[in-house]
Amino acid sequence: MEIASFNVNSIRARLHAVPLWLSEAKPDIVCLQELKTVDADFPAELFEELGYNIALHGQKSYNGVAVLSKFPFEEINMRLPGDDSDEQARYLEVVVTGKRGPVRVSSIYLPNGNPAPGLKYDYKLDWMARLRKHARKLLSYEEPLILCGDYNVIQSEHDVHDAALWANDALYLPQTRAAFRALINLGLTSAFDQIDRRAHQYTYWGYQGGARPKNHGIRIDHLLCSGQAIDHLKSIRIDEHIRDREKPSDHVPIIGDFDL
DNA sequence: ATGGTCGCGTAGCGA
Repeated sequence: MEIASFNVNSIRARLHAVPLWLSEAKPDIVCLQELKTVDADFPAELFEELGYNIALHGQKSYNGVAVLSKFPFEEINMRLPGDDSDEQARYLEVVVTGKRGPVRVSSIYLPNGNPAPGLKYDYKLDWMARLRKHARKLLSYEEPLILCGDYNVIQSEHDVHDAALWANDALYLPQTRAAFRALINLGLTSAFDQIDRRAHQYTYWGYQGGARPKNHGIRIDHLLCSGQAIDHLKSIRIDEHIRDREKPSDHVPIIGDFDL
């Protein structure tokens, strides 16, 4: 079972790029982030034609997450618990049945948090605390769990071209990285980090200043796995090449292959 | 260097 995470930066702006990549990579499950559209304007037929079931939590202009799956959904949860007043569509959790039984997969668009300090950074840290609490509950099920998404966290200096340029950014502040480690320390393993120990393997290059040709990227997209999932990880890759195509997202997909 | 990212939605914010 191949499971991918892809922040598309507007699904309507990616009507060519996303189906093209899907037709090549053929992942079984794809977690999408930053749809930037309401459900009614989501191009569902495009993905149904490629054989995917769709779980969708859209939002006007900002945010929006989805899961495309070749397996039928046994369960769909649209919200991250912990704040009923939170209107932002940043979390979508599904359960499918693999060959060994249930597999739980979440699509996560963690808040950016800039500028920091400020209300947006407070929201980011609060959201991370809520995610940690929810992940602790999901881990108690002792089943394959894969939390996919754009975490908007640069874990270390090895995940950025020049860490000094990010020193005061919400993606790299010590408090941000501590909150991410606290999530990992519940017992999650980053699929990429388990297999590929090379530094400077990026998943995002901004549109400005020739960041892609200069390889000034950051690695902020991850598949975080429970023990029951990581024990069945076969391989993982970043499809970096599609960043160089026509009208690309600023992120590229990360795809893990699990024997599940 | 006179410009220099995109996307949404049509000004200015978010990333």
